[in-house]
Amino acid sequence: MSNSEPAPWKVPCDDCPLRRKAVFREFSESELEFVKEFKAGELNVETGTTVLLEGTNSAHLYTVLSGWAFRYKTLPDGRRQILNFALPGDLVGVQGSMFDKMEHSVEALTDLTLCIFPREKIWKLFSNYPELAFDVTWLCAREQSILDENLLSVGRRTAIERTAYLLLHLFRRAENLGLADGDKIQFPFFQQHVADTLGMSLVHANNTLRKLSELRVMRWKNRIFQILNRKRLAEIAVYDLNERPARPFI
Amino acid sequence: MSNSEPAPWKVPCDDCPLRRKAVFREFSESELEFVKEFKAGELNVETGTTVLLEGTNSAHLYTVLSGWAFRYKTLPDGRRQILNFALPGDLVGVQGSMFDKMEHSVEALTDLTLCIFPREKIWKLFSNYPELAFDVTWLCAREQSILDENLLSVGRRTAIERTAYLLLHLFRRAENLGLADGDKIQFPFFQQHVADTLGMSLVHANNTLRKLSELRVMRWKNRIFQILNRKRLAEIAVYDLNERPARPFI
DNA sequence: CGACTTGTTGATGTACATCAAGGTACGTGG
DNA sequence: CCACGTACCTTGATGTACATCAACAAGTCG
Repeated sequence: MSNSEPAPWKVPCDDCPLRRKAVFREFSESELEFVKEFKAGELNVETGTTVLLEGTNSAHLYTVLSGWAFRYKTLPDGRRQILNFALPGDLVGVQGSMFDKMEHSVEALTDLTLCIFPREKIWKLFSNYPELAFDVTWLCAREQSILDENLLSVGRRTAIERTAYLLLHLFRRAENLGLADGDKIQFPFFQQHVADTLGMSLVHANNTLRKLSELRVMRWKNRIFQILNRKRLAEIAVYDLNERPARPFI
Repeated sequence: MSNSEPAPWKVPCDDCPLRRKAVFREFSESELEFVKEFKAGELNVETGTTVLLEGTNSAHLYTVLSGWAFRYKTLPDGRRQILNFALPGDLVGVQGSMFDKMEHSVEALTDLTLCIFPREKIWKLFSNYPELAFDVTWLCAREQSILDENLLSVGRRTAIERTAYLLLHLFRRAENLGLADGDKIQFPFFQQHVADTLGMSLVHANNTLRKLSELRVMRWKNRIFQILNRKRLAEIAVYDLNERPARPFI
């Protein structure tokens, strides 16, 4: 199933593509040295690969270097709930390095490059690099606040509100990372993923997306998503556009 | 609104009631010393008080010493989603000490005693007490895994499944803290809270609870909740009773 | 070229929300 | 002690937002 290959070489941290992004904070020299040592290698997986599996115990903690993934849980009869998406700069597998087993799975939405941090070095990070430890905690708190919003959506927003919210949320996250091209972006997921994120059926997700198209607030065709009226989309989503665009990591 | 009074005295950490519980880990002498210094005092609030308010920025981080509270978000038109409950040993306000403003509110379900940790000392905790920093992160990851389950419930479980899940989940958390009396416990919340946690209407929550009573898996009358058939309740909830009962904090 | 994946649409049923009315328990002031 | 208000629970009637089932269309790929 897992079609992973060991990378023939690894990007030196000095040249990490993430460091060039404006949204990430600067590292000190010594932090950079440590991160280099901390990094055990890279993992390249292709679209559809299950990177982490619920119920297993994971040997590593990862940072997404490039590509999209999603975290999800399933019930025994197959019902699936997508919990959140992971974009470049996001940590994946924190739970696995704190608990004895994973309580969710992670699947690649695109070809994915992950930076591998061995879990046994986590302790060294906490004891020697408090700023990095703080960053880990900070990212954990940010994940939590995204989950809070998602729970509010699924529990209390109507179908059209939550769909608008999700699209806007994902667009903004990607936009912050420089992945958008003006008001357009390539979304690597399908309507089924939207349905499974928002707790609704595929058919209903399809109808709701059509409504948003008919309102001329967005277009989504052949994987290209375009925002036509961001303000109106935010109103439909009951979403405050002034909210902090959370600072991502490394 | 906030009917808080400064405590006339504060529990010395050596005698902290939480330390006597079996589920919490042992502190080293030096950790204990630091925690004593870290603690700025206690906050006593009565039932119904809003401890933290969405949109404001909180000066402190709290640990629940005794009582129950809940975290929630609201939409402008008043729809409310309860995100999670806080019991003794849980941290409250971590987000507030990492971001510039709170993204959720917290309300007391009972009279509540909170231990106050000034947010400016957070940094000192990370730089000098890596084990405590690790504990904070651990708690954050645990909160996340509870939210994950909750999102799965609201998104993909049926009304009766999620209701059974919630009751069982809360019973087990309280039981781990020694708050249960055999198969009975006093729940400090109402049907409206169940509805707002599970993303359903009060009327439907009421019907669903009645169904669970009729199935003779539980009783809930006058605030006293009793599990009659835990195994059956877990089956209805699609819940694995063997799951790790998460180790709480201090 | 068929086989497969993704999107689209209509018909039908049901799980849920909303509205409305009452019931029970408990407290408070006269 | 009773009359009254308030908080919480309960039940029925009605409507709707959703799921499920089913079929087909359009694009992609070996």
